[in-house]
Amino acid sequence: MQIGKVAQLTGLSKDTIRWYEKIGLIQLNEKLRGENNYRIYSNEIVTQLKNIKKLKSLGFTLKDIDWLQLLDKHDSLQCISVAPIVNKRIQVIENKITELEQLKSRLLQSKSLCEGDCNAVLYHPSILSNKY
Amino acid sequence: MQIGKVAQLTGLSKDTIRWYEKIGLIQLNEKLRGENNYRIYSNEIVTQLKNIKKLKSLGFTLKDIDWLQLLDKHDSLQCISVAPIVNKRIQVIENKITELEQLKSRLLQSKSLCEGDCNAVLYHPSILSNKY
DNA sequence: ATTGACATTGGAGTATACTCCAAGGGTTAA
DNA sequence: TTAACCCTTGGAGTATACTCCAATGTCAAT
Repeated sequence: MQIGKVAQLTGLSKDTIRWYEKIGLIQLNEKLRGENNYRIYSNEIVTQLKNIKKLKSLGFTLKDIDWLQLLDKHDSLQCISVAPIVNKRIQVIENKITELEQLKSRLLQSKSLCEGDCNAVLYHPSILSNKY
Repeated sequence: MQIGKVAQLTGLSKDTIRWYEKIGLIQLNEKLRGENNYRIYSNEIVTQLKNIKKLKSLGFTLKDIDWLQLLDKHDSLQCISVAPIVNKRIQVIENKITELEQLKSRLLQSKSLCEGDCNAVLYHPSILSNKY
């Protein structure tokens, strides 16, 4: 599969995909370049990229994600006390979940306040709407 | 309360707090500057800043957060159909929660694979560990 | 009155994560 | 074989969100 197809399947730009390769977030077998020097992608890489995209939207940095990916190929880990680190990560994730639940309730409440005959619109003249 | 105290209470830097004010993410009553021109902060602002910090860690941009804050002061909203927008936001949040749950299971699984006599350590020579 | 710790501003610099060229080559279909 | 569309690289530029600094002012204690 060529990069264009991967971009289409993942919703990431070609540049982003090449960027992730450059910084080592994904690895392509160099031998797997065709005669024409085009990158060749597997379905696994597509899955991986989709996963990276999700994690990004959850507020993880690429560095975090790189770390998290490691746990998936745990055969490459040497065992000397990952457990505490993983526990910390799990704690972070549980906190995120809790906070999202709270945010959701707040949104549901806001919604209920505006329902009925009142279909609210946003009037929002924030500096953030434009450039700063 | 002065900015130093707020920084201490929220874990944000003074620069960050001033930055948020500059871009309009938080508002300080200009009249509330002391004779000395020092900013004066209320407990409400501290709460707001803590909230902003949480939302950031959940992957929301400052622009998103600005938007979300609007729902809290819904009296400033004019009603003409916010509901669909809020629904979309709720959907996004629910997806995030689902994904975090999945991530958590994966971490728990990784952990269980490394438990017992094997206390894993990380050997991780990634480019991402350093600068690129 | 001096010292040290706090605050102010404006502006420059940085980290992260892309994003967009330009210049070139490969592939497919008319 | 020419067009249209794919890919390559390197390097410059951009958006977001800070972060640091210098020059300066304020305040509280010794």
